[in-house]
Amino acid sequence: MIDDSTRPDGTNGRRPTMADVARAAGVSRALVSLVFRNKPGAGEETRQRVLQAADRLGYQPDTAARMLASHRSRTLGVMLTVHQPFQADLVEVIYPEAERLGYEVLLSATAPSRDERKAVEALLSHRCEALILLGPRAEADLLDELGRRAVVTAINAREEATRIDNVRTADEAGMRQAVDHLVDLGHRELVHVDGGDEPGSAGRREAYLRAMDAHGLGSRARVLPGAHTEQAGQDSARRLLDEAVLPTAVLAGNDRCALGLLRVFALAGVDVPEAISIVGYDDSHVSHLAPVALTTIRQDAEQMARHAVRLAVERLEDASRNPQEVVLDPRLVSRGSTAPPRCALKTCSSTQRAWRCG
Amino acid sequence: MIDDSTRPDGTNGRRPTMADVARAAGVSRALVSLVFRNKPGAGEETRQRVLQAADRLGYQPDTAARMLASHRSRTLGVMLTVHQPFQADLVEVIYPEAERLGYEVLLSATAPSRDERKAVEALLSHRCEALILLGPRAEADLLDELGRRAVVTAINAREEATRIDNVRTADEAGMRQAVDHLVDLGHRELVHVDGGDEPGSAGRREAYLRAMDAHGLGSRARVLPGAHTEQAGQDSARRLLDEAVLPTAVLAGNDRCALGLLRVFALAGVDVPEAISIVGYDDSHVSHLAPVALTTIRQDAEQMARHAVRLAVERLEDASRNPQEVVLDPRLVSRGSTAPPRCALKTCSSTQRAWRCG
DNA sequence: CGCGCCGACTAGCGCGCTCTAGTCCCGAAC
DNA sequence: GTTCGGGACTAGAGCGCGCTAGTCGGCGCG
Repeated sequence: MIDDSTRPDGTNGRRPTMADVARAAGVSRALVSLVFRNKPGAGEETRQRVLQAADRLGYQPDTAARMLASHRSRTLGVMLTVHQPFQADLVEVIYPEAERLGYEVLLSATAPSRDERKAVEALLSHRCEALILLGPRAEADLLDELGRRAVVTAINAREEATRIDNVRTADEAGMRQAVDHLVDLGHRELVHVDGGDEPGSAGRREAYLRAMDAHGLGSRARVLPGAHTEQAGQDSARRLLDEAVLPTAVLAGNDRCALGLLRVFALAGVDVPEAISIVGYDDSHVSHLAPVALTTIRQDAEQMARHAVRLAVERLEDASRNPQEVVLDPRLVSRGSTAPPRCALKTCSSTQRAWRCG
Repeated sequence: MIDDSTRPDGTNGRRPTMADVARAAGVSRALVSLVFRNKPGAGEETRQRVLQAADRLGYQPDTAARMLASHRSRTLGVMLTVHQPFQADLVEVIYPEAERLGYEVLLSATAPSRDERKAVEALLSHRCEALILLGPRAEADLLDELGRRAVVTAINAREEATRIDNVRTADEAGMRQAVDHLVDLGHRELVHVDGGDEPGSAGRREAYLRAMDAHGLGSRARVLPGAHTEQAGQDSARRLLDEAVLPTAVLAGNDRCALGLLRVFALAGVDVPEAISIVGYDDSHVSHLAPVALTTIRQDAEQMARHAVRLAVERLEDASRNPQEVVLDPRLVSRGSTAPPRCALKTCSSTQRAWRCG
């Protein structure tokens, strides 16, 4: 493909191979292999000669051939959704962590035209030894089946399978903290915009209901169907605005959803947090972007990613280890989008006001 | 790694190979190969038998071995930055487009701990035939050198190299449209927060200066050093707020930067667009998130991604084709963040007001 | 001196596939 | 009947490596 037809080293435009390096350094292929794998058995002087020759030729080991011959790829496959900022946070930690343990990372994204199955098959056909799935939506039995074919770790899976490792945040605790925080501030009308069938949202939804119950607010609990997107947040906010009475606080399914809520309320002139409090979930990068800094439940991306890589590698290197679960504690990060409730004057009739502010 | 030691098909826990399928179907390996490559030369009945056997065994061709033997990987390597939403938009188009042309896609992300060289080497060692670089920051000579080793296409490169294909938006035209739009609205004090050394920002900066000149506003042109992040936008906004007089409009280096500006102005009670107009760049997904819908310069992600894949594949399949450049026209999308200038009452002294509103 | 040992190095097989150069058989053409 | 052609299928080399089982030479030791 490139026109280097006359090279002094005999690699006629070909990508140089170990044999070329061996010839140039005056040693055998096996020696070159040793040197490149950093294995003992090569003299220091020879080692240097090999490395220099390789450098001169621009030699680079061929991953495909290496995988084929070694029966190991030392590669972790990561399935992600390109548009989820929280997952981007995770990826940024997975790379160095994998490298530290001597593993490569291959990314495979899901997209509207590319479902999870496709993304996963791509990783497997590239001989990834372990898969790390970020927020997989697949059902438990599918995950289990996958778990039979490879070492699999899921971060925040929608459903928890038993044959794979799971890393997740204790959503019950997180939601509980959020509800406690708002109730402590004096809120009573707390609506939850859930994440539909997205990973984690079922747990958060139930935790919300339980937390409301625990505060004796079970009958006032209300869940609006949503999703983990800005659009869902905007839609929910519009629905709320269409109603006669606004709740005093909204718990969003994730930060992106919270941002959508925030935006529509801002446009409608509903002040956050004066008129309505909003809590997000994730503490992803976007949570700093809101016009009002977002109060949110922080999931520790760094810890989650670290654990996921560790679990995968451990299971790779000790086949007898069973899948396990790591549950991390979330933490409420109180920023500017929550405050004690006040009457939403414009939208409250006086009787309602009496009732609500009573 | 999995305990299927007693399988009836003889693949003792091993991943099944072509030989296993061949044995099960009672044909030769070569035949199985033909069938899986959809090549003529196999009878319809045999073909079905092979496919069934493969299905039964759970056979899946091994990409590594395939690459090794075929000398072709039919794989495009994409280098990206996980945190840039515009790049996520691109990736979502690259996948289906590559698939349509019969190519696979491998993603490799840059991150704080992982520079462009590392990301690219990973792709090359996986035998990617062509690289598509999203917003590479590498300098021209590095890109050219890379262009000698593989077929390379860059989208919005910081510097344009001649040995690689380039796809970019006509930043001159885009910036010109933005400046024209604001000047038409009546603005005279337009500040540009640039993208520092990030891809595309040099062009946008120069285009801004030229456009200001063209309107006879050259002496009022002012560039604030920035970056393509929300943080940079926030910092610049604070700098502007510290000064006695606010400009009437700010052109941000990209949407994320614009979001940062928007946020700080909102917090400071500076109304957008009443007190100050803001224009973004990219029209990425985030541009819909601002409390005020963002006026921005739309880069057509879909077209850019399509062109990039097309160029790469064309050059792969016709080695004589020289690198070329595709420049797409951007389009101003006027939303809510721009309006005719009014006096920023709180921040204008009356004399300044007279001067600025005159 | 002979033996064993160890470090440095090599020969060559095999990983799972592709691909070239075949073989074999059946039917049509002469 | 023979030849030819072509469709269906196979044998076997080789892709670039890793790895096992060696060889070779030097050195310490009895």
